[in-house]
Amino acid sequence: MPEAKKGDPVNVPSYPHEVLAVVLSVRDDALCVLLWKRGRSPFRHRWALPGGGVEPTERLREAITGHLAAKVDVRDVAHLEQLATHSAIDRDPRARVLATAYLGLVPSDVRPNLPADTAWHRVDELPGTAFDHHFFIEAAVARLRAKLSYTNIGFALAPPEFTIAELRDLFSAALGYQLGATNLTRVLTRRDVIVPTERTATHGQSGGRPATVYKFVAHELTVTDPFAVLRPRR
Amino acid sequence: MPEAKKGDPVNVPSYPHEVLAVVLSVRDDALCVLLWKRGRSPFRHRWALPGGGVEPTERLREAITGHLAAKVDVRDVAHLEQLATHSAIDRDPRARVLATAYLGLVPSDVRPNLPADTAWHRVDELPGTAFDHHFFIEAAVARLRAKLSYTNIGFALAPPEFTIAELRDLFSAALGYQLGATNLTRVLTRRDVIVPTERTATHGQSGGRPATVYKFVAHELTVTDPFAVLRPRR
DNA sequence: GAGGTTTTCGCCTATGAGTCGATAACTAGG
DNA sequence: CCTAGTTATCGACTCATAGGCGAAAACCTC
Repeated sequence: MPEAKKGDPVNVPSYPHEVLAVVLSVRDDALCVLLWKRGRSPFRHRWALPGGGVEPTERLREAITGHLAAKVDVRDVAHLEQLATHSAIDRDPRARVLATAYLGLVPSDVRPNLPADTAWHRVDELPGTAFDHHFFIEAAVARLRAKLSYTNIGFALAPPEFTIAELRDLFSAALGYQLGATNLTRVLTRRDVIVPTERTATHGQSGGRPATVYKFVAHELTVTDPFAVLRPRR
Repeated sequence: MPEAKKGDPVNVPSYPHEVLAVVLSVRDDALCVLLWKRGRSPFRHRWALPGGGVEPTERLREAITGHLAAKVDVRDVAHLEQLATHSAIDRDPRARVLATAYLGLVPSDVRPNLPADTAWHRVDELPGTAFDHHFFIEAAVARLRAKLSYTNIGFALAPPEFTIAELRDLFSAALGYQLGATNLTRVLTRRDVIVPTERTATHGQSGGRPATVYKFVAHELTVTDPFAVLRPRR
């Protein structure tokens, strides 16, 4: 029997496949998602996630990176991870299109020049969205909020350097509820997620003691190990 | 401008798309994955995940359920969730095929009649696998182990009723390390994941006090809420 | 230098994980 | 029937980490 080679039939059906990105960022003390107003039917004038097709030479991640380049500078996206693949038959009224969505995060200090049809929308005041995009957005927000608890994913939302007050506001906006600065500092420093620098800052303040400037230790995703509750017996 | 309708062009490239399942279960006190031995090139005689194509009328979940029916009884799969979609250009040497994998769990008491080319393999002694299937398996095992900590996902690995000793062995096998019965009981009962029944059992025992029979409260996935470390300020 | 403002630190509490030994509840053998 | 052996279960303890609050520190402006 001959060895299989390139060009041999694979015998599984093909479908159009698109990639989408749920790009989240904190703007004006609120968690926001980057949306794009469709100019054409279907869902004309409805807000949609950025995305598009996958070229034969691209992997999914490369494809979504390419599509995002038209909206935000690619270097602005500090974190990108796959979310889910949707396959409902009629999610696109024209034809069956499978969609794989990614979660992207942009630090709060970067202010990309957005095209005219593109804007940030608060996730707690979402407009009606095209297709099944709101499902992806909900999943992305849930994923981000969960990971803020047990990973260092905050690095992708925060500026390179920040004060604790700024970080508290950032996390509060992202999580959707207020939290205390004392505990936030303690939890994140004990886990070696953030470290103080030598410097202090006075920007947002009207008098008062200058705040220590902190930074994230790592800029790649790391999981805080013992979020495992059932530990080995010693 | 006319409204878009069925049959209008969508203008994104198509690719063959397959679904795969990483079916995990505890067999003989070890976490195992269901694999079948390929009879044809490519990767002839290598072990592979069950799966196949997606029919035009099927969603991904339905497709993998259908493919699994040939290997294990569908009712045996107590939990099924999407894992990830892989898109490496040459993951199949014949042509570009996208693959979406699911994590499936089978309770330890069900013993499906497996076809001749199909068998359970301990995840800690995996044979070489076909394609990129080992990546999916690693991801599945990591996901299961994480979720054992902060969800009730154990219901999908356990028999309908069990003693604490049996559950301890089950969890120990799934997690890959020993844990204590006392603490396991307390954690799971406090979270209302398991409850004692009225009955007691003596099966595996050689004398001694009969063990209380427990059962899982729910058979759908629920997340133990405050696995969130950063809580709202009160 | 005094008063106002904001950060930061130390000490307290609360909660849930994890350990260990004592006791309960059975079986089997004399 | 009593005793030794075996296993499950419970209660009391330790430990790690989250969370809160007020006092002190460290700046500003007047």
